Amino acid sequence: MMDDIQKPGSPLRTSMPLQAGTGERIELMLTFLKIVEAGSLSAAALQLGTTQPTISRRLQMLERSLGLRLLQRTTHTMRLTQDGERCYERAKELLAGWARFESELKGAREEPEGVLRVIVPHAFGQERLIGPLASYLQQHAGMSVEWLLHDDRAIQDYIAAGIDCAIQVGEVTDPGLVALPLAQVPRIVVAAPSLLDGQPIPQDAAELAALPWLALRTFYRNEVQLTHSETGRHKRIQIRPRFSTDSLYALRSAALQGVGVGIGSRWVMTEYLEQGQLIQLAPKWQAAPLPVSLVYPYARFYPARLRRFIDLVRAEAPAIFGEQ
Amino acid sequence: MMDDIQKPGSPLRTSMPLQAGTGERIELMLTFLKIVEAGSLSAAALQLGTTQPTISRRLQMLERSLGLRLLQRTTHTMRLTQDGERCYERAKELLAGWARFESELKGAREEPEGVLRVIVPHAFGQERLIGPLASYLQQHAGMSVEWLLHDDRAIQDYIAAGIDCAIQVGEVTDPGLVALPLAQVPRIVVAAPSLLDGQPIPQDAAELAALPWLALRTFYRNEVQLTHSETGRHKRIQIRPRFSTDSLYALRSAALQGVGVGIGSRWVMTEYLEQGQLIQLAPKWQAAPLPVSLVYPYARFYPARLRRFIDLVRAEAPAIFGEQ
DNA sequence: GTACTGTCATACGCAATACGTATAACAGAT
DNA sequence: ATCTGTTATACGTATTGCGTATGACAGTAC
Repeated sequence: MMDDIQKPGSPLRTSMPLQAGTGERIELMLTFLKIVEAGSLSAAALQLGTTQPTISRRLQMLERSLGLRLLQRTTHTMRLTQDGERCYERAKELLAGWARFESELKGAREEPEGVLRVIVPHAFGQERLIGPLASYLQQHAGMSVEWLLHDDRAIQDYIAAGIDCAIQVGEVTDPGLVALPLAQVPRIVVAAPSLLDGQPIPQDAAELAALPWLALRTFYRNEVQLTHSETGRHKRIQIRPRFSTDSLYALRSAALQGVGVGIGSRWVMTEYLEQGQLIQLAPKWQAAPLPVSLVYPYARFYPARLRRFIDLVRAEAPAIFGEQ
Repeated sequence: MMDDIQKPGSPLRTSMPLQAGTGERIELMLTFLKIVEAGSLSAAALQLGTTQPTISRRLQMLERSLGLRLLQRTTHTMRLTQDGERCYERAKELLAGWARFESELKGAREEPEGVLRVIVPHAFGQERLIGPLASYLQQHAGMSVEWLLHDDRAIQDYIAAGIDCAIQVGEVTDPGLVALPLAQVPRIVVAAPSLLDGQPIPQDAAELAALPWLALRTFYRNEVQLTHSETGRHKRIQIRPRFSTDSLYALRSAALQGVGVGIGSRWVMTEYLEQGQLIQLAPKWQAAPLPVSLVYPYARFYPARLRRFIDLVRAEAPAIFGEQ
């Protein structure tokens, strides 16, 4: 069996097959300890909830693997050999270390510690998601967070670089990712009053084509699609942007300066609409709302640090995104 | 699978089946270390002399057993997670300890150390086997020997009490023992000249019956059997011993004192025969030679300390027992 | 653009392992 | 003598873990 490990023509094999007949060494050793402490093979079997033949075989497996006689046994009695005594003491230490190792690593699932790395769009990362972030850090003293603000969409590369998760605005199409929907963010068409130069506010989508435009390149570039909120009619408008950016805030600033018409999330525009610095154009026409998702790579297991963050953001999403 | 461990009606099971699907944890861990050090699953497979799918599965097994993601991997790249880094460092220490443990215990096979316990009859233990014993101690500085002289034959009890081996004179019938024949020790009938009181030396076995006898109870008590060295005829003689002992030396002493006729190993009598203090009676008639064996309990594995002793005694037996 | 090479994951067939049940042998107590 | 407790081993069965084959993905060269 072990003699067959090295097949002709193959490289020298240095790893042992899992089914090498040596059994699961840790479990064999634990069995040996229990035998010694219970005082007999039968008693050990009872305490371990298995059968005496199993225990007998395991002991033999261990002895064979170590090449030692650990217990001298007759049908009547059992007695530790000298080698058995030495093995017992060493095994106790070693298995204690092993138990610590496993509980520490498995414990790492339960109480998060380490660094959580999150990518967030500027629009949410500057203010609105700081609330849940603060809660998370409060609840998990052992955690620290790398909070990375980016507006591009190549999240796949960031995941490979150790990013745990991201907030993504827009559709998630990568099959390797899990997307947890958090919100649908409404968008409106806005411009500064000065851009209209005293003319009436356009009410129809067709009137918008003649105006200068700003592009939020992540979501629209040369064309915008609007839907009538009552009739459901669609309207597609070709635009030539005078200004293009991937930052929602920059778009808003350009609009405030009267550079052009822009489409952006309603919540970003609200206070300027109220102050009259911006006007909503064609108020019956709206761009499709943007989905906001918490995304992370598909995997079978997630460390505690990520699971806790996910749970928190999901719980607080309605409060963050609810009123637009 | 793991959910089936606790059968209805059986005691709570606290040991894990060897085929629990967690694999051989030590080997899994070693595989993980090799993956990290080789830099990829394929490279590790090559170095370990196995295949990439095997390595992939093993890594998954380990991750499942620990409940952690250790390596973030795509079809293109592989990267240690934080948990993976922690696991790597801890696993290195733990596996080093394990390797030391195994080599120490297995090493116990190779260079004997500890105590060898031997039972020897007085006849051999006082002088003749001291030679090999001295050689043994010389060759193995780490050994000490308990050299126990006993003449009874209940060796089975001594084995259970930690005795490694014994020199046994006479037939070995216990099936639990291994008997290595060392010699056949010739025996002769002797008496002191004073016992004959000037009468001629008996030449025939039948003449011996009228004489007073000594019994070496281990080998004869109330009856002796003699064989004619030329004709091969057997003769059985009923005796009533005036003196009975289990010590060959005591028998010799009593014979020297003229107490009676005794049968004993020729080599013990030789110098007194030469000095005329003892006479061989019925020189054509002899008792059956006694087999001398090195006996030890049947087992699959023998510690180095015993194996080395066995090898030594066997090698030196012709010199010890050759000239009788 | 295609072809090639390297990466990891998974399905499949098969050999080997380890289990519990049943049985035998031995030893001590009554 | 019988009974009870001990350990070892044979047998049938379910499960594991292997290598081979394949698929998907990614990077490089032409």
